Amino acid sequence: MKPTIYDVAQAAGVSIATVSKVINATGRISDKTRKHVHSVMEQLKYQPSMVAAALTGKSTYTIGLTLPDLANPFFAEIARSVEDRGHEHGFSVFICNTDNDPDKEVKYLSLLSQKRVDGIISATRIQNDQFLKKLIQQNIPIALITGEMPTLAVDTVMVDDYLGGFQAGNHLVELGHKRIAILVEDMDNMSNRERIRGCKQALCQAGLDVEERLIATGGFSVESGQQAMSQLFKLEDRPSAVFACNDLLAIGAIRAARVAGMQLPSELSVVGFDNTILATLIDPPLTTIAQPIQEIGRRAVDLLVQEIKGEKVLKQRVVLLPELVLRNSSASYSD
Amino acid sequence: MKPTIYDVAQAAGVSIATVSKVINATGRISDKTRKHVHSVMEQLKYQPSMVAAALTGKSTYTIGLTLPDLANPFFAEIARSVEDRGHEHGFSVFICNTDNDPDKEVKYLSLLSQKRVDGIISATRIQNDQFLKKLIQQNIPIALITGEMPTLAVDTVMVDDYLGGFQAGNHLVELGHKRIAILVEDMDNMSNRERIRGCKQALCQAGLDVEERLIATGGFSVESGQQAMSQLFKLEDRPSAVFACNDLLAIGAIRAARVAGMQLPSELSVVGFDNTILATLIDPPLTTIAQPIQEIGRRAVDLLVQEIKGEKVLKQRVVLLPELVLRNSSASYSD
DNA sequence: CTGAAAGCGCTAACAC
DNA sequence: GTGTTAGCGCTTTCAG
Repeated sequence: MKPTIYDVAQAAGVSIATVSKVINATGRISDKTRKHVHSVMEQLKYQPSMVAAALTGKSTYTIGLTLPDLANPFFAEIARSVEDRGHEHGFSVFICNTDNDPDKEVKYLSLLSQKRVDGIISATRIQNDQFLKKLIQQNIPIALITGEMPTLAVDTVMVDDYLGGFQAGNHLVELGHKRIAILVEDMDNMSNRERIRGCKQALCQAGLDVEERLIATGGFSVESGQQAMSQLFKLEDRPSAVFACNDLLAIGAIRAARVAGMQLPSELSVVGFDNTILATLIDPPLTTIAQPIQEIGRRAVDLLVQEIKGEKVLKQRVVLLPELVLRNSSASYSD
Repeated sequence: MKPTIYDVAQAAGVSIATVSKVINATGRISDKTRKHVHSVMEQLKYQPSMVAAALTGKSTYTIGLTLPDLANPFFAEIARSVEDRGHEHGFSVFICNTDNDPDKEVKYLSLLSQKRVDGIISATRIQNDQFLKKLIQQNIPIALITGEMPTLAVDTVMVDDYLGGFQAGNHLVELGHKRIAILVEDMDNMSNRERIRGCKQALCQAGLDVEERLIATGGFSVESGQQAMSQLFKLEDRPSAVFACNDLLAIGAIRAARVAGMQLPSELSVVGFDNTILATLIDPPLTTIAQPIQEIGRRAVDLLVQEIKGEKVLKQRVVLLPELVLRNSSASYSD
């Protein structure tokens, strides 16, 4: 059995209260006993039980992170940054792959609640009122990453999707494109709708009219992007550029173009969104709208931890600005 | 405050023992009281505290997963499969990014121990005796993924690196290559050494001699692969093929070839290792040695859970076999 | 079938 | 400075 505080107390010839005090550096303990107790703990390889401590009212120093799929590089990078920052604050993080399945989300929530996590960061893209409301009801600190809930007062860190979409559209317009397609993951999703709205706005300002036919729905995969794009190529009047709402879709578009025997970027310009590692790896390197992934994770954790520690009452929505990253998948065009 | 078992007992007009029994479906409880208690729990939105339960001797249903870097797609996929399988068994997983830093590893270990995780899966590639020994001393179930420790009796799930290396080398040999380079991440690492040994063996069998000059050390990044490969291109007698010990390095090699103005795969064949999602995304699609990532995570969790539940005493080393996945980055060659 | 009571390992007053 | 003691929320004998 693991040694307990009693074992340490006995071996050190002091009371458990004293041991507890030296563990937590609380109360007043003479230097001598402190050192002595420390050495005994060392000797016994004593590891204070955080679960017992948590039961006493301390927090568990654990947060939950729900996301659709860790195998998706975007979310993996989010997870990495959340874990990093969490660890800096002394928090461990539970990961939960929800696959955007509302049932799984609810189950994870319940589980996290039973494990008494101190807070939850949700990076799911789904609009799940039920999920969130439960959370809020339980009065457990929560922070949203990626996509706000306009009707809920909850800490949120997000990127300005509208601006990102605008930057993408504007970039394409400036390059001289007239027929610009859009590949979207899922219109149920507010972030995506905003990205599209932004993009459309850029086209409008340029006097281009947006044809709904040029907006295709894919998903969060390369395959779906490829398929959607190849459909678009069947139109009599092919688009010369496409804005894809995530890098995966953008890669699919590139692949569809290749399959159709087109040259990139001369015959098709593509702009992605997210700026995951994939954007740099692909050929041609992908022009994309960069989300400040590190910063998103970091800020979300900071917000959450502040709330956990009760240092903050004001909920807030932090909107970070995206940036256009120029690479080689987009080029000027004239016809 | 969250409702406790007492609240439920009181509201239901029974004792806490009874409530406990219906929660855990233990002992004998009349149908009537069971249903009644359930409805009360519902009413109160009661969530049993797993931390209190854990204190009583039950396990925490939590495992820790240490890995170098979640942002690396290979480890992200590992993490995804571990979490999936863990969740199926009812376990939550703590992620720990160690960056292969021995200090961080030791600290995480201590933390996990204090949080009383039921077991640990380590996917770090470093040979850290200290780390593992501590773990074993503490008698906490552990399973290794990715790289065995020959001198330690610990559950391990790994791929046959030697065979993988052989498959890669053999493939290249069969394509007619004579000058085959190797890009390795790090020679301190047993897995990598085995991959190289396997590859060399294939070359030897074909009567080719392996020039040490053609073996270059990179790291776990595209940049390092690119750099290492471009060094190799400076040789008077360029290699016509390269085996890279991971997909990231392979992508670096591809990029270096592009920068050097070479055609792929006609002027350079490249074979990777891992078969991460990247292999399918890159252009040309990467021929690579596939690790059964899903299966590795799954088996490791199964082993660990068995040990946690005390259903197993025999430690074992499971060696899964890699497979050559043919894509378009390798082609036959003759000079 | 159901309940009383003794812990699990630790913290936090409150005494001494 | 240090020790005593009463919980934290739950599980688990052991009676009834």
